Amino acid sequence: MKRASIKDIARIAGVSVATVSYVLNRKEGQRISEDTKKKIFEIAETINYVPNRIAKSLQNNKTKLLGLIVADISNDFYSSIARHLEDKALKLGYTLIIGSSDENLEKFKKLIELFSQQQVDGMIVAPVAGSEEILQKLVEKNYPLVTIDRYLKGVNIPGIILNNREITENTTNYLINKDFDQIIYVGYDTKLPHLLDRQNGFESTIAESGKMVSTKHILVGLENIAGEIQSKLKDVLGGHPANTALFFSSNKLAVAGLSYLVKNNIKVPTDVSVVAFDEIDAYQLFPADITYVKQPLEEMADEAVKLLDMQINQYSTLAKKITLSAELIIQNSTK
Amino acid sequence: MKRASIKDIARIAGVSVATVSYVLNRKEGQRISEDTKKKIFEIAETINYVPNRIAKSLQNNKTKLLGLIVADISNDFYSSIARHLEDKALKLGYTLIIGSSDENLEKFKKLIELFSQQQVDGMIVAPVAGSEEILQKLVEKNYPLVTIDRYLKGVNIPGIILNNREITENTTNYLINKDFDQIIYVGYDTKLPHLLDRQNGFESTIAESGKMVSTKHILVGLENIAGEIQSKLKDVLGGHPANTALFFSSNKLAVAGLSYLVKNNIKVPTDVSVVAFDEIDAYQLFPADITYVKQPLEEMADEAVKLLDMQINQYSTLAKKITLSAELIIQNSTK
DNA sequence: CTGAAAGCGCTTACAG
DNA sequence: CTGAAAGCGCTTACAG
Repeated sequence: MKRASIKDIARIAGVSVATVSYVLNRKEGQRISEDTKKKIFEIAETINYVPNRIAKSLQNNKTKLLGLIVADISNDFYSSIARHLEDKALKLGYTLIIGSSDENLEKFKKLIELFSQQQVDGMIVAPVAGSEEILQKLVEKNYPLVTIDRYLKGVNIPGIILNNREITENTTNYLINKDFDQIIYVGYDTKLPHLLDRQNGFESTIAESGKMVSTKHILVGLENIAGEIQSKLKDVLGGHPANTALFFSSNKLAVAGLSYLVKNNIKVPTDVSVVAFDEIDAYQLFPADITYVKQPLEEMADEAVKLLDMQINQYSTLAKKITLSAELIIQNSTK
Repeated sequence: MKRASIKDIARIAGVSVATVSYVLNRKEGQRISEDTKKKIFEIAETINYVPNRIAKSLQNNKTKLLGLIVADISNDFYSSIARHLEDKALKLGYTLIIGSSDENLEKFKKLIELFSQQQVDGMIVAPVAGSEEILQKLVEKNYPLVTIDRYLKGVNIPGIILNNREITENTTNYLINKDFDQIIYVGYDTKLPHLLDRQNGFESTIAESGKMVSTKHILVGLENIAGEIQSKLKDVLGGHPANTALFFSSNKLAVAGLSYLVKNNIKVPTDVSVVAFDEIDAYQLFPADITYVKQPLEEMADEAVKLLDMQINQYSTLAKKITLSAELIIQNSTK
């Protein structure tokens, strides 16, 4: 498995390694005879030469590697955005190296450390709770970094942010206007600001509406989403209360909740109305067409890679934040 | 963003870089005074030293990077296996670099080239149609390589293979024993051997059974899975033929087909029976509990990484193939 | 038009 | 117990 090197080409061609390097990199500065060029390209071809990017990286301090840390790559939302990131990155010549944090600060730190050792040119991360300090340190060292999906309080890190609060307000207003007697917000028991924005958007909109609507919260941990949601929905929907709407604030929550509904033969929107976050394949298998909040995944990926690339190439050194807008796709899952 | 190097530590500590290197790598061969050791560790800590793996890689020709090429990382099946691969790889100190081929040979080749330049220690690939030659070449160069999900004919490449034929036979027999009047196999119009194994397993089992059962095939391309399946299911199920079973040979096909059923109010298993491939979240949102073929994802990932690691460390140089067994999980989607 | 040489940040036999 | 030096595969200013 000994790979051909520039040295081998030089030896066979009877020229110096410098010359080979110039030819292979198509540098225009130094003009090299067409004969030599042709010979070098031919030899490279026949001995199957593949440049060693590691050596180049050591030289110019660029690996063309981008680190991506998400909570879990097997989560639909993250694998979808990873796919878009992959495409956008590739266009700029980067490849993606991935890691899943499982919302665990230690794992998150380990991945940062690992990627840092691998000399990635920059990182795109969905930061976990408590990662303020470690990320702040990176930013202070001018390490190219962009957050996605989430953001952190008290630190200034470049990132792509969804208008969580606004879209939740819009969605809540949409529900309020339908005069439900009861609206139930299904969320996480969490400290992550972007999720609290969703929750606050819901609460403040209800409060400000002045409408007489009863609200409840179902907040679950990460351990046993399906189990918790099912038992809590059972409590809440047990007496088949008329005119209730459920607001699922993430796709995972929606899958757990909708699964409960369908398996217990609770009809949407006849028995209960539903809105959910994110666009996932699974919704297609549900009897009703779910009204959902659509995040602009492709745009998020595009902006994230651009923002990172700008930092890497120092077009900009600002800790810029870009806010993108989600869209409420109205279908037939509410009365 | 200038990172601290071993040289900086050496300068501050007043020792040579060699000494620093020995200490940081905890080499036992050369005994170094506890004082020096302590000093070096302290300095490394305070100046926030992170070893440059690139430099190390150039030296020992190992990057601890593994390339993963799948058809599409946003596909549930691949993102799930990617997650398991990530975990298994991490345990052996590897990180994963990912790419999606979109079943496109040119993209596949480009990814192989890219990963090769990045000097990955090995690759785990779901090979696309027509990639025999390029993979064979890699194997001949003793490039550590493992195929997953699929395999190729006429070449000898180490890989993890599912017992596609056998599990399809079992599943078909399960359906045959239920005395359906009609069984419809929903598959791809493809040349990929593992998918043809599924199809052949279905056909030969029907033929050998001697039962009077009418069979049909719905074979779709990759362009417009949902559209094709829906229009073909409409043809086939239009007259509400009694006693029909559908066999979806992949999760994507199942999602498209089940979506059609649920949206058109065709009841499972009352109106039509269903079995499907793979275990995905989406099935939870379908009114019936789908009977499905469960692939041993974790085991597949485990074996793939092990097999690759063995090649990388030359414990073995054989083009080994490992066949794993899927399991038919019987639920209530068939009569 | 082409080559000798230094250097990127490490490791490691060898010498002392 | 510690250091000088060569080398991994490239790039690039400099010299000729």
